[in-house]
Amino acid sequence: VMILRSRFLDARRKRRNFNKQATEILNEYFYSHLSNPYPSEEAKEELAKKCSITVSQVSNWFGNKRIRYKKNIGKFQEEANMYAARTAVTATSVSAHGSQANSPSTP
Amino acid sequence: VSQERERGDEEGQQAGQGQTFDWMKVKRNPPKTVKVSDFGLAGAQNNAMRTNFSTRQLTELEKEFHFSKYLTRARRVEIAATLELNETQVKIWFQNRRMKQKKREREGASSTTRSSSSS
DNA sequence: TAGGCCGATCAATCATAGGC
DNA sequence: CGCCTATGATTGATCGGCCT
Repeated sequence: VMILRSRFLDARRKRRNFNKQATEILNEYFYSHLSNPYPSEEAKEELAKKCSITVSQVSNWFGNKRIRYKKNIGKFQEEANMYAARTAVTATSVSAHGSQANSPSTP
Repeated sequence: VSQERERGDEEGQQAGQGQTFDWMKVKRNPPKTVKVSDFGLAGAQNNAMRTNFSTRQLTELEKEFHFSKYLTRARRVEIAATLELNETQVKIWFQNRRMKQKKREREGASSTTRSSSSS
């Protein structure tokens, strides 16, 4: 398919990578909530403000991150350990049943 | 507000470090775009992948959307037939289109609040 | 009970940025 | 400079919840 990708419209896709600090903040949230990396609307707004990006961009970032993370967990293990060490906030919002046995993860 | 419920079975597994949480196991059902197989028949609904709408279809849909943000049953049938799409696809397209517009409004609206530049 | 809509998300893909 | 991977954005379609 030649794909008339005449998506000139996609010119908007002139994306720009986020600042290193923004990525740092996003990753910190992601890995500190790895058990449930689904920030609430309020959390997204807060992250957006801290990162100086829009809420949609925060949503996109988490969407991409979640999908890519589970697609290849091993590839992120290193990164995961790095952030896990920096922040150890086991945020468990919705935990009804008990069984949240954290593993020491520090052999 | 968390959602995503795992209908799975399995019990929780803790693989030491890289724990596997439910969200990592979430799998979506493959699309059902009822693709009448070449042969006919028989309940062969095959798979269905993400349909790629042609420029013509998108143009028509946009035109219709501009005319009315919501579809009536009649119009949906009409459009689906004209564009050779399923009613469901037309319905979903409108739904996504409405969300898209809402999103765009939300971002372009507050542009007035420039304000303070903290720098 | 069945169908439509919303809001969020998924999942695949596009197109570019960045590293070598 | 081309090639390849990382990454932000787009979008058809799914999921669960709510409403009629």
